[in-house]
Amino acid sequence: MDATNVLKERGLSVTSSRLQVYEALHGEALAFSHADLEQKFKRKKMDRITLYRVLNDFEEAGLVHKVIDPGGVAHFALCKDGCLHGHHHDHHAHFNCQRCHKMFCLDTDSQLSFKLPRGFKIAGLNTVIYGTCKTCSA
Amino acid sequence: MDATNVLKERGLSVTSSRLQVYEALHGEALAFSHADLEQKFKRKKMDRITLYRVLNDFEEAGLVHKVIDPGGVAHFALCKDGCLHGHHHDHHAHFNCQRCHKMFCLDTDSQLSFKLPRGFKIAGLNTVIYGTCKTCSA
DNA sequence: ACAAAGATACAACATTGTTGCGTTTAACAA
DNA sequence: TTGTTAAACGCAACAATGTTGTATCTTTGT
Repeated sequence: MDATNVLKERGLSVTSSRLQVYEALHGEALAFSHADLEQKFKRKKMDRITLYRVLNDFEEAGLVHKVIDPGGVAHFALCKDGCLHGHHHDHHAHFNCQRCHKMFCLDTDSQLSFKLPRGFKIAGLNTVIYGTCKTCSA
Repeated sequence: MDATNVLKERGLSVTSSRLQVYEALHGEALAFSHADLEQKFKRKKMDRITLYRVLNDFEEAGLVHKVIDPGGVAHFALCKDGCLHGHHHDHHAHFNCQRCHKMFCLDTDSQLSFKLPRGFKIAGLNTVIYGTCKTCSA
């Protein structure tokens, strides 16, 4: 499906900013920070605040998921198709390289098992494994 | 062991700021943000930058561990005794309440199992489960 | 008690993220 | 296609979090 229809399907109006951001994230195995994305857009016109709002809108629409790196910075990646129907079930882990600072989505079957104390209700999960990636370890 | 000796054992010089921060964290099941701690110290004199540096020093010394909430804010809690001997093995999960914003250390046997791609080397882990805590769910 | 090393406090700054508001653009219906 | 309305954009201003440099003060070890 093309970007325009993906946006429409989520009830998002189709604007050039949103198309640009979608295209930037599409097909990537990495989650990008605001700084990363601003860098990507440096030749085109892309307002910093607009970028924040586009990413927030995308997250609320279930189009992207947000993951926080150990430095407290948000990174965004497109959700897999499975998230298309309303609720995030993106509980996959992420790997953040301490050397190149890339944030990898671990699509493999990483899974968390835990005992939550009685009365605690889970809404979601943020898991970041940090270390050195393949390239930086070599 | 008293605070003074804990600091000495880690090779940290004993200062009033460090003792204050240690006492503030001691015996707590919650991880506190800088803002939380500044609030605790509002009657005493505690410089904001000094607090940052004390917490950084504590973390490097393996005395506390840091966990990032979904908003990107760092929270700190004392490590269990097991961490005393040089390397963090604080891979326990944390629970962040979306309503009262408290960060709970889940000392229970929460555990992560995942397959890391070949060549990736793990150094540590940041896991935050978010939702509503017992008090806020009632 | 003294010298050296380390910690503190202040200012200045960097980065990340939010809010308000006037202007522009997209959606939809006539 | 055009006009109306609602939404998105872009700018300015601001807030929170965190870092760096440096002079002063405190701790440590002799």
